[in-house]
Amino acid sequence: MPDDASQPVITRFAPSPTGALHVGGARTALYNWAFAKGRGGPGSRFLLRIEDTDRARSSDDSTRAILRDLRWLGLDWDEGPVCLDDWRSYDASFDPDDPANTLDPRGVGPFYQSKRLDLYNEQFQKLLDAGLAYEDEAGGGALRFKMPDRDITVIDEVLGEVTVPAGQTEDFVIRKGESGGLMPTYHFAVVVDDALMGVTHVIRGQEHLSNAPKHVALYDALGFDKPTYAHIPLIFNPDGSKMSKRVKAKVARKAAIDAGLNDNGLPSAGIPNDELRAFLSKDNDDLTVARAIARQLRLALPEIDVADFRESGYLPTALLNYLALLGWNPGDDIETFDLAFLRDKFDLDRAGKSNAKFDREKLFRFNADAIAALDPAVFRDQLHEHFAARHPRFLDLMNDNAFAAFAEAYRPRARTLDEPAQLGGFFVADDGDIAYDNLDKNARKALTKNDGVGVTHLATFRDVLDQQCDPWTGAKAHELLQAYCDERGVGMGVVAQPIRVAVSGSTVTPGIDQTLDILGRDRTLARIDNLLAAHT
RNA sequence: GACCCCUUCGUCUAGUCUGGUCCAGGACGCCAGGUUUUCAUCCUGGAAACACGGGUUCGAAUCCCGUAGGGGUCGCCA
Repeated sequence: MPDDASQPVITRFAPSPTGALHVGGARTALYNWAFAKGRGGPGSRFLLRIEDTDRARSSDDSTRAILRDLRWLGLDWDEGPVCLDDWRSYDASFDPDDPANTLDPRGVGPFYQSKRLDLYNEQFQKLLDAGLAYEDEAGGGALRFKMPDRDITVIDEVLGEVTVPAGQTEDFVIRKGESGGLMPTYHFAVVVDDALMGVTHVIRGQEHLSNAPKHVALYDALGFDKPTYAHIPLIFNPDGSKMSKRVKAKVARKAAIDAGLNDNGLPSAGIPNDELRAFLSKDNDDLTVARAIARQLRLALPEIDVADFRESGYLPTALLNYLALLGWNPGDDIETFDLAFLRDKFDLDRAGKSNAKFDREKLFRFNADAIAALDPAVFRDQLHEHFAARHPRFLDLMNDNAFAAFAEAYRPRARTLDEPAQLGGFFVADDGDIAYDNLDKNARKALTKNDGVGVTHLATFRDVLDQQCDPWTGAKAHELLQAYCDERGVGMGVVAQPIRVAVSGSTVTPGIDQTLDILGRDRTLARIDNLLAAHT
């Protein structure tokens, strides 16, 4: 924490562009963002640095995806690759190599480590001159740092002082051979960059705690001021396993084996049999294969990366809200909040120390609440965008009014932007595809109880709808239903439930008025006729 | 294996620094009831935890020691 609120706080998020932005990384970025924005005085900044010293595994695609996902979440940064307004702008046309795509008001860039070699060389030379680094016997230009023979204490804002005994940390590589030349290793580059960029607080995952003594020793050897550290707990799956891409592979593999998907490959997805076999026999965790299997089996892979959650229909505000609570809380019973609240309240002294398990059910609740709280028009537009990408059939079959009614029907019911597609699949089914011969218990009961009076009413009410519901609106249909039931002294459910069964094949639908509104006259009557025909 | 970190309901956590107000509070989930023409929403209620063992103290979830369990690091990955 800054000693007084007028001190600038400079934090950073420094991902390696070797894959997508993971939820754990997103939370780290979030805390760093909030701490700099909320706790720092004038001159504070949150910066983004791309740690691409692993030339073989780094890619521009990953860089773009990480920037895109950070922006989708609503995080912005003061220095680094340019921070664009619209997350969608980080597409293939975005060139990380273009100097114009840089945000560097203080002139502390570049923000890609692969472009900072001169800076590192200067520091290597300092160590060499001081006799604190030496070349490896194996040669090739690799350099090792000579660990000092003393206890090293890391001052950590959440864990306290952590001391590692002398001799416990071995000399380590600070310059490595890479395709295309020599590169600093992570340990060296992170120290040099944080120092040169003036980073005051390093908030990062606890997996780095054991590395911190190396970094502290480097700061001392290089003569730089050390930052304040804050190592935050890790996030795991509910079963305690790591939240890695491996779990996606695991789920896909199991499903494929259960489905007997092993002899034909997945030619339609361009996956030859030997690749499928290799994947199934755990030779690799190739995500391309995992995704192909998921598509083939219509299987949902577990969400791990921020992009996964976006594609599954989570709102950024809900994801962020949930993530913020994994390892931090405001100290009162407030659990629902936005970025501005987090920025104002976040502090390191309320950060937790123990690892957390990612609870899908709780995230569902945050997301469902966030969706329900959305303005109807906003939700409709978001659902429209999601469906355009994932479920275009709904847009093909529904006009704007029907889609708006559909969105409003599911706004209080959906936990994700994707769920209306499952829950409301019957709206876009072919009329003939509603399976009346395979009804669940409740649906059967609605048709058969009291000697099938429900079906009798349905037959009668069908004609009422046909003759009197003009123009066709859900409200009008509902009014007619109400009058019909009142006249005969029967409960609404007696007639409404058979209608639900007729139009959807189940008793679970939005309100009758909304349902008939969305479905429209022709399809409603056709489905009722189909049920009547099937039931006699 | 060595070193380091952690340990409150199934899960996320408040409370621990400044021992008594805690027979431990909130949230998700679960169970029961109510509202609703179904579902969802919403409302009410309920079950559910201080890892274990010693010690200090009039008094310990809170302080000390030990044990157990979990996690991390020990890469020319980051």
